[in-house]
Amino acid sequence: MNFRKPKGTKDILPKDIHKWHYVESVIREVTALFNFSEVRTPTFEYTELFNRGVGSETDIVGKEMYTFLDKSGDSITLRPEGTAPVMRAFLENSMLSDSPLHKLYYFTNMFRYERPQAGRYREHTQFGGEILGSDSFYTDVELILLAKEVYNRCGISNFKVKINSIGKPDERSAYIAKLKDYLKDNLNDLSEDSKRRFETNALRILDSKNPGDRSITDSAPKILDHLGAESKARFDKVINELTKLSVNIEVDFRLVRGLDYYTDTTFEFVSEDLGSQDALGGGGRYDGLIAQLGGKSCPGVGFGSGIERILIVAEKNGFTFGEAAKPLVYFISLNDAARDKAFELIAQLRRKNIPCETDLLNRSFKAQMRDANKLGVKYVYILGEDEIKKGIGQLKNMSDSSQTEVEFNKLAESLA
RNA sequence: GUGAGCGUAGUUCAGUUGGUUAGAACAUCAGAUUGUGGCUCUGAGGGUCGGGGGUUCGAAUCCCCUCGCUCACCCCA
Repeated sequence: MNFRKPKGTKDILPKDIHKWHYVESVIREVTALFNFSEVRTPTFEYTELFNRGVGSETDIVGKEMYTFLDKSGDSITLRPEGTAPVMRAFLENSMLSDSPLHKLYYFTNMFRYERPQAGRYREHTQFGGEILGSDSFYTDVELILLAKEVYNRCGISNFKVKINSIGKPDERSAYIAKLKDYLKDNLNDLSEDSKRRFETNALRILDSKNPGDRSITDSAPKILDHLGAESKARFDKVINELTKLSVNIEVDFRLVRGLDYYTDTTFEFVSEDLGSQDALGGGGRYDGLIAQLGGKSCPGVGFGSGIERILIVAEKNGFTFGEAAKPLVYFISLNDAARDKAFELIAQLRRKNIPCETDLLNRSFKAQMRDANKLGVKYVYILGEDEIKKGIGQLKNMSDSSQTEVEFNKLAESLA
């Protein structure tokens, strides 16, 4: 065993691929129901896009990006997240001049250099949605409903939506000042990580998992009490609407999220069936991002959701993802002439969309039967010396073992 | 980047206080008299015991180093 896959990557093998197909088809179905259009952007972008769009102080940009110089010396980065590339495409293609509102989704792989653990990979897959052009609170709600519908159709109902508002930038910086003022007195009792965060990003101290940090922040000032009237009213509308629609929400003052571009609403879908990385997906508003990337001011909201994590939770729930595709008929040939005829008949059936298989290893009758049984085909069509002579094959039903003679040219209709 | 746990056939695991050719189950393949699957029975193939070094007459077993995997921190999907 000389070659190994790179750390944090995975092979998706044939026995599991139907699960991926299933989830992907659910996503295509649900996004169509919500009238979202797919956008596909390059696997890599110029590094500067993420520095500017995601924020150079974030962990994603600061230490998790796959960045390299290409042969011309340009700095290239494998996309670590979905929103910045979509915004870039949105601006570069002047989409706003086609229409004042865009509802976009993506389904693609992401790359982050991290230590792998349960539900966390260096290459993972996300689907995400973005609504651009409207600051209506209904857009926040619509995205949450979109994700919820996808989860539900994948057999996942045991999750909750943590939700919070981090307000407008000026409200947030005023709040951070108050928070730091409160934490100043407890600075020595905070964890090392949080002491560092106190300088770099004090808001992040709120979502520390350290029990000591949490007991200190339990009684810290809450951002929801420091929002302006407009932000507060907006947040209340989102909460009311979600409650009215029976979404299982939980207001969580600790939910600040790690990306710099968020404003107002932030949310996260969490499941107890995941390990320590308990988020199925997350997102929020980013009303300032487009302007920050050089466009004219345009409101936006988006979320991303991990496909691998959907799969983990769905499987823990015993969800079956439908059935793996399998052939309807297995052709068994007992000599070379039969084999030749089988190939001809198979070609005809496949043209009529009937999935067929046959033995390609020149195996014995018994071995071919075993193979057919293992594949789980419904029928076996047996061709031997007599059958070739008469133009009639033996069609055997594998579930009840009944067997009837079917002429070569009647085979397609008896399988229909 | 930090910490902990674990590495024996394809898979899940046994392997006695260090002692001969390292085992089982499942999986794979092949047989069980004429051209018929599942169940059963029989047999076969498959292992640098993660790798390297050391201790010893002798190491899967003890020691050191190293690599890999897993989980957790960090962070996030």
